Amino acid sequence: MPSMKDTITTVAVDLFHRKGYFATSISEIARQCGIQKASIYYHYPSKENILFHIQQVTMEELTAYLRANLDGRTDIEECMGVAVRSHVRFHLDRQKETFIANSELRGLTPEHYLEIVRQRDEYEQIFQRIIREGIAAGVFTAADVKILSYAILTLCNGGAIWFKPRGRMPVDAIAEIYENFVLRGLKVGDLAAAAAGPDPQAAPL
Amino acid sequence: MPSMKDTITTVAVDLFHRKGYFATSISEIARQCGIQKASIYYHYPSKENILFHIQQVTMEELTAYLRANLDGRTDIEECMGVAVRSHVRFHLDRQKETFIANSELRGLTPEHYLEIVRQRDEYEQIFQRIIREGIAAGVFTAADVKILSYAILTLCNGGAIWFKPRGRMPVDAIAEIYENFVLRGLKVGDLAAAAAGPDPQAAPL
DNA sequence: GCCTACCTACCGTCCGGTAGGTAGGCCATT
DNA sequence: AATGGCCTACCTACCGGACGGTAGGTAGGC
Repeated sequence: MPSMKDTITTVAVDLFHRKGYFATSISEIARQCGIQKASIYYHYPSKENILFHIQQVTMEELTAYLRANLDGRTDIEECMGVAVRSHVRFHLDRQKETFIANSELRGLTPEHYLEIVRQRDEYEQIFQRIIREGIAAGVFTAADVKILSYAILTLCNGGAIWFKPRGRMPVDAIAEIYENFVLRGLKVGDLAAAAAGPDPQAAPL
Repeated sequence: MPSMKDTITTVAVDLFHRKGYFATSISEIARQCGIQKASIYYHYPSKENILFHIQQVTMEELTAYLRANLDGRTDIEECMGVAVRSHVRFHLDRQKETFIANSELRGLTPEHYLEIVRQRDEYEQIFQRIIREGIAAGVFTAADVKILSYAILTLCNGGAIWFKPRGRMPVDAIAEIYENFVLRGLKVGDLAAAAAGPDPQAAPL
């Protein structure tokens, strides 16, 4: 049986995801937990702290999951494939939490905001390292590393927006589509020359 | 000189973008316009209506911009390239509005919500048509059309989140990166077979 | 006897929205 | 040219209600 604090967190995740942080009231969270509003403050010091707690735990677990999946691998392409699949799978499995962690940053205090941004940077840097190594090894097409990393991550986050757990697509099928799309987009090959149309070689700018 | 209604709209766009719809109050909009709160209601019937107006105008102009750019073109690859560039450019030029149109749907009344979703569907269908034709013509790799369109659009929306108008990258450079990435991700080629690394076909695990 | 996990009752603040008033420009009639 | 009336674009003052949060109390288990 889950503790009341866990129940509060679960209910808050659901409401923040469905209605947004600012549109969700403490009273409503309490009501869905079957307790009074004041009792929330026994478990959490403030509304903002519930939000922060959700985001922090989510970011920690997201990063840990990626690290565990990458552990021991060295092949660059394999790393990127694993990273994309790991990212997509986590975002589909933990749809509500990741959505909150991506879109409700504005509800945080300045200090907590900085902390979450720091954790996110750390996570992004794992992807950037893989891209950088891939370009250095001549496996990936040269382009701005940060922009590529943002592109890949936003792309995969997208899944969490429209994905319906009971829909026609299983999680792994989606992860595979994204993996293929990303790897094809990154890898060097003579496709680029034909793709750019009028101007022959897309300069790395 | 802009009318007061235009000023209100501009201020609202800025605040909704910076703080979010629910975290923005009518009083604050009024203050930044240099008028009293009640005067807002001379120009708009409700707070929600300001949000709806912003979203509707944005979606209309976004679609019109895409249609104008595609006008007369028939080559499929070219169409997709143009569509991506058009989408990215609009999202970077009208960063605040598109961000609001993408993330503040929950502030709308049910009727207005349906209306915006309808407009968005219409826009997405333009991309889906290009993808479908590309697959039929054997130019693009076969995959789920809806998922591909969502992937492309989310990917390009991403730019509007981190893009800074005064940053080091000009709009067209970003648009080109995205265009190349998308086209390389879509096009057929023998890369896919080689991409999976050790095991020939990435098992869905 | 004390700590945990709740409760009831209440606080001040701010919210979206409304009622009703008014200054000043425009316009038709005399 | 002067008058009267109406419309535009604001204003002040206020409403009920919901908000996040607090004070203080209490039942029951260790």
